[in-house]
This record gives sequence, C-alpha cells and structure tokens, in this order.
Amino acid sequence: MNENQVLPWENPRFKNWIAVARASQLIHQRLAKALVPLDIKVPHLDILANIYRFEGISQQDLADKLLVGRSNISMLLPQIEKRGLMERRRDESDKRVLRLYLTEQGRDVTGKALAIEVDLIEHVMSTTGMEECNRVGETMKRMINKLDDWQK
Amino acid sequence: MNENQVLPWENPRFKNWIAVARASQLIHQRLAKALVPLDIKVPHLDILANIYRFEGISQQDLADKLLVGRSNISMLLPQIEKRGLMERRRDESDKRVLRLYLTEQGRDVTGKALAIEVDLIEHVMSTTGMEECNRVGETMKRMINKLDDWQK
DNA sequence: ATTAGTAAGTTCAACCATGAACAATATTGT
DNA sequence: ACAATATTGTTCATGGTTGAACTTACTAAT
Repeated sequence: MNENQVLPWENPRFKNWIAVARASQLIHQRLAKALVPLDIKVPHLDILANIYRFEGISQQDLADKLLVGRSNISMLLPQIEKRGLMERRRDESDKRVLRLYLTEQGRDVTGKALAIEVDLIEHVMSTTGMEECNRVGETMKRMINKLDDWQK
Repeated sequence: MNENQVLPWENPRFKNWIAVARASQLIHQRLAKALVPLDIKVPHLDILANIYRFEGISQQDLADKLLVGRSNISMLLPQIEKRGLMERRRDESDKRVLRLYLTEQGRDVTGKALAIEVDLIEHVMSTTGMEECNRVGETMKRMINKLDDWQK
C-alpha cells in the first residue's frame, strides 16, 4: 500500500521526527538531573506545575492534561502531599471529586523548579530565533490536532 | 538571577517547547497502540530498528544510541531473542562484547513495524511542508548539539 | 609478568507506570 | 422513586526502567 523506502532513515519526515524525539528525550533527562537539588522528579513537577496554573483542578482533569492514567495521579499525589507541597479537598457539590491546591511551600518549590526548567530550555534554544521557535510550535500544534481528531 | 515571568507559560520558548514535548509523548502513545497487532513494544522496536540499521552493533553502542542504560538492553534482549527475532554472537576478537544480528523473521517484523511508524509520522506531518519539516529538524539538531557539548 | 585500571555485559532491588477491577457517588430514563 | 449507566478516585498485579555492585575480559604501565 505504501511504497516506503527500504531504509526509513532516508525518508525526510521520519528522519526529522527522530531528531524531535531525541531532543525531547534528552531534555527530559537533563531536567531530571537539574531537579535533583530540589528533590523532585519530573512527573512531580508536571503535576505541581499544572496545579500552579489551574488551582483547584480535579485529579481526572489533571490526568487528561498530562496524558496519563488516573491511577498514575492517584499513586503520585500521596507522596507530594506527604511532603507538604499540596493538599486535596473534597468538592462539596460533587463528593466524588478531589480538588488540588498548592501549599505555600508548594508554590515556592514549584516556582523554583519552573525557573530551572525555563533556564534549561532558554539555554538550549538560545540559538533559535523567535520566529523560528514560533514556527516550530505551530508545526507541533498542527500535529497534535491531527492526532487528537484522528480518533480517541 | 533570571527575571523569569511569574507564569512561564507566557515565555515564548517555554510555551513552544511544551508543544514539542506533548507531540512527542502523543506520538509515542499512538505508536505503541499501532504496534499491538505485531505484538512488540516501542522499546523493542527501538532496539530492532537499530540492529536493522547497524548490523553487528554491540549492546553498549546500542544503549548509547538509545540514550538508555546497559542494564535496560540486558533485560530486554532475552525477550526479543526468545521470540526468534534476533540473536547474539560473541565477538571473537574481543570476547567481552556481544554483537547483535536480526534473524530473517526479525528483519521481516522490523520492516513491518517501521512501515507502521513511517505511516503514522507521514500522516501526522502531512500538513507540514518539506521545507518547514527540514527547518524543524535543523532546530532540533542544534538543540541536541547544545545539550551534548554542554557536558556529561 | 604483574599489577592497576578500564570496559562489556549481567543481576538485583528499588522505584514508576499501566490497565483492570472495585467502591462510592452522580446522572439519566422510565 | 428506582434501576441502569456514568464518572471519580483507589488498589493491585504486572511489567518497565534505573543505578549500583559484580564478573569477566581487555589494556597499559612498570
């Protein structure tokens, strides 16, 4: 059906995509190392950053935003809560849902962690002009849309 | 030191990078689902594809290319070998190293899996012109270099 | 030759992530 | 009002990933 090359590495889109995946993986690893002094893992930061941005978000909505399962959130939250970085409160109007809030300390740590992440990304992208950077972002958003409305 | 915005999501480079990470994560998940009929996982394909391309590669070199630890390869290879997709042979000139080769069946399965991956990527990037696609690839390669010679 | 240092691969324990099954609560249809 | 269906969050078993310690084999220095 598809007359693919013998070697996909000769396919331009494939080849370029590999570079995207690689950069993404590398940044993830570097970020993990950069976060060691704050003693938080990347998945923890993902969670904290989203509560930072969307205070009172439910666990389900958080899982949807992070593209992970609910069980993942359920397992990670108690660790973060025990460290006093955030707290869960029952929603009185719907007693199934738990709403998430950062503590003062959580806001502090999240701010520091986000600063580390921003510094890392700004440094790595320092040779990328704004226009180019925005074009990359646009391309990625188009890809995400294509994936979203493809199905499921 | 760095007068970062209160909300990093207003930082253009950060915002655009988030889109890259998201696209990368989504494609990974879709690829995993698309590979179910062939009964192989994404990490297995990563390994197979690299042996496909670099026949006789050592486990250490493979780990370096995939940016994972040697132990990871050591744990995964026996599964793939038991399925008859590849085999390991001692290097006679250096008896520490094991060199990896695909079996005929392995080449077949890898070809099919790569075709699935290429189709997915081509579809998702169908709205991205060649020039744009290459620019994205160039940007990512510059980022990877920046990360590589940064240190470690 | 002998010793010290380095490198490849394996094993293991700890930790993460996932999906299925489950309990509690809401919603919908009649 | 009641039964059937949905949704939220938790738990658990399974499997993936990691880094450290270990074994074996090669290399270099004296």
